[in-house]
Amino acid sequence: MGSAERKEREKHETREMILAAAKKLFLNEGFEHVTMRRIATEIEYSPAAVYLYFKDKDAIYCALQEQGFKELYRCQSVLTAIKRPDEKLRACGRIYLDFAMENQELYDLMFIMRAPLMAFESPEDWNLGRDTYEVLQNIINECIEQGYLKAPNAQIACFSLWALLHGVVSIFIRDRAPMIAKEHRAQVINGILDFTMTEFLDK
Amino acid sequence: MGSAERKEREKHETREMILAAAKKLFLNEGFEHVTMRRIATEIEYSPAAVYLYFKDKDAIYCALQEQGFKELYRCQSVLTAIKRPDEKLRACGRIYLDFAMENQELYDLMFIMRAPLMAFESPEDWNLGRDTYEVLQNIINECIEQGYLKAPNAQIACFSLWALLHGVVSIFIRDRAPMIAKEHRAQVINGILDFTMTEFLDK
Amino acid sequence: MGSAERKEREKHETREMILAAAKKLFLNEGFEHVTMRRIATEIEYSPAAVYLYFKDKDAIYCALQEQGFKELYRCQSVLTAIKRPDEKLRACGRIYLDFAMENQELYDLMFIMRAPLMAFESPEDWNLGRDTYEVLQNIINECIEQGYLKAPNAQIACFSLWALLHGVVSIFIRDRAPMIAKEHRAQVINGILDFTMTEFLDK
Amino acid sequence: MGSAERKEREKHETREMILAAAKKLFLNEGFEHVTMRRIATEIEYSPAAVYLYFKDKDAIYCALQEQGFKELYRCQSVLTAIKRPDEKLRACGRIYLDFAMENQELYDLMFIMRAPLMAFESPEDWNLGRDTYEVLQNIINECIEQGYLKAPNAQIACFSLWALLHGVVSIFIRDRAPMIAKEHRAQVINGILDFTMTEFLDK
DNA sequence: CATGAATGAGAGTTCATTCAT
DNA sequence: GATGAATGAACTCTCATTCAT
Repeated sequence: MGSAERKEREKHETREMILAAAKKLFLNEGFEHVTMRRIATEIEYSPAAVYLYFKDKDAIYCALQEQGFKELYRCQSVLTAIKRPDEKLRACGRIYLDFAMENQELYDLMFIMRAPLMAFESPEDWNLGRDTYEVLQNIINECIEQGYLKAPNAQIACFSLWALLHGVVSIFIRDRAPMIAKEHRAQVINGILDFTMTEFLDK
Repeated sequence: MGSAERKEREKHETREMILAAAKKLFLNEGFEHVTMRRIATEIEYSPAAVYLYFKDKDAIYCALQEQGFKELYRCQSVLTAIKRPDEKLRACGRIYLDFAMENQELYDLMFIMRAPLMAFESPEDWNLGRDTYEVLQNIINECIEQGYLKAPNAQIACFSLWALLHGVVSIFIRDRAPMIAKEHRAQVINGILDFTMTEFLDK
Repeated sequence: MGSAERKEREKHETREMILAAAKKLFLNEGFEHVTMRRIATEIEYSPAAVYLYFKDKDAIYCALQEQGFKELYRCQSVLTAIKRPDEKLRACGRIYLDFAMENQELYDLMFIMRAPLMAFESPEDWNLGRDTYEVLQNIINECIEQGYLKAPNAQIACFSLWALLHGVVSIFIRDRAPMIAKEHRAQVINGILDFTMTEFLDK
Repeated sequence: MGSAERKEREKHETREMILAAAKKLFLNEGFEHVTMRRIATEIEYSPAAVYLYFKDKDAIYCALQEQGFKELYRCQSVLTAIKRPDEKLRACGRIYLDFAMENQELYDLMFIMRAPLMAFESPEDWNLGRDTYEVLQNIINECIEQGYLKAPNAQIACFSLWALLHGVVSIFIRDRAPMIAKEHRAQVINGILDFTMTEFLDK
């Protein structure tokens, strides 16, 4: 019977619907202003129904976060094809910026939104995040080893670069750059990437 | 009438008291735990009294935001005493980082939080923010003019630097750096400032 | 100004209204089936208003319990006028039975209802209850000392008597004696008191 | 048809499983924590399945109540082996106390709880309860007839004794004796049984 | 017979806000 | 100007129960 299969699929689809609705609402109004009721209403279910798919509000948040980290990690996977560490570094920045600007809801959730503490409590929960961070760290290490980057401390260099990338996108996502019109954003981001790479990379 | 004046002054003082109380509570207990009632209790007024001085909760947010920008601008004023642009730039970064880490909830309100935003609706409201930004822009310009910094585009350079500073502090404020223990934060921040200045400034 | 006084009085009256409503509902439906909403509706207030007078549901329960113990203790105060311990003992039983049957709501709350744990957690909270219990214990002690009662253990004797009294009234209050018509209850209670005193007291 | 019979038997068995699960949960986790869902989970059925065997939650309560009375009656059956009425009376008390303390939630359901009560609406439903009560009444009658007990009214004597037994256990079950540590309960109960029998029985 | 999915009703509680005084 | 009292609207979450399959 394909019946069981179909049910399985439907169940999965409902879960996805909930996540999509939550994602949308979280972005528009922030985690704490989104209510379970509104998520339910959004998908035309009763509030209680949501609890059949997620233990509580935090669980929805966590699921979305996981989704986000997996997606980001997936985007980073193309980097393995690049050989030169300096090119790799630039591509890594590019990917990060693109991911953030194209998935603003998810990015906000992953890196900006005040999280339910639980989400970061256990170190295991951070594994996904760590993986994506290590991609950058490894590239930085390679750059240093192969003389593309002079830095007394690889970790500081890595954190600085991440901070810069995060700073750019979070300023835009949270609308703190009214001096830059929306239509110029892409251009500015390109400029920053160029400038940064020039400054950071030697030769 | 001196009486009218006195009343005016008293009114102003009460406003300031409310703001001071709100700021203190935000810092000590975090944003979501501050209610109108707690603000009122803090200053030993009734909740209703607060509404005589502020239209609603958002109005308090906005006033604090304004205060934050003024305070940051005030901090930046010591920069005029520094002559060499490169030293000025480093000091400017230092000031920004310190301000953010010492007034985390205020910084959050100014640059991260989504909540009120009303303050950003009219361009005039942005003047304060612009002023503080221009301090950085002017220093960057000086650096370029005097050869301390090579950058094809002064605005891009400025935005990049701001992004880096903002990135660092907002990662900490929103607790996205579990790999760095709280007691090492200051150290890391110093490292980043050193590294950044070395990379960005030529000679 | 009598205004402040009047307000004080009104506030007190509202508290009493809430307690009265809660008492009535608790009896009819049991603690766990009574909702704050229903209490509020009963007195034609909003649910939130109840919280201005009582911290939470448990606080209402505790206040009623306190009320009950105070009232019972007050009823017992007439016993001091009686000299002979055997007469005192009988009177004490009488008072207990009457109190229970005339204040069934309160009695239920004090001795039967599943209590919010908190109500009995701290030993201080039990002081009131202990006081009323000691009245019986003291009388029993006197009876033994003066030869009206032979019992190897005064505490066991006291607990037994209390158990009997409590047993009788709680069977009635929780309607477990369908074999005894309501109109015969008083009579049966009298019979039990007589019988018990005869059996327990020597000579 | 043997098939119909088998089905009947299976249906009965499932009913019993549900009751057993419910009883176990009541005892282990207390009344208010038992939900239809938990009962269903316990027997590895779906919540909906339970409704095929019981109209609603109350029906389960009632069935358990019935079971409780049957079980108590069964416990009392050993009494027929005892000849001397005074020994019989003491044994009857012992059995009652033990049953109550070993099946506290069941006893609660039978004699204290307000919840279902449906079971007491029709007089027929009381037959079971009456049977267990009559066991005690008959023993009391024998005691009186054979001179072990002097009582002007056998019914009053019986009710008094029941009240005492019920009083003791219900004080413990509903936690109203904080002056007696849990580990002393058994001892106190023994003391009460001794004391009571000494006082009530002549010779 | 049994279930997965869903829901309506409602629980206790909190908060920004108002208004008569 | 200030307040005590009050409220409406929400909040998250739970539970007994139902119904299409």
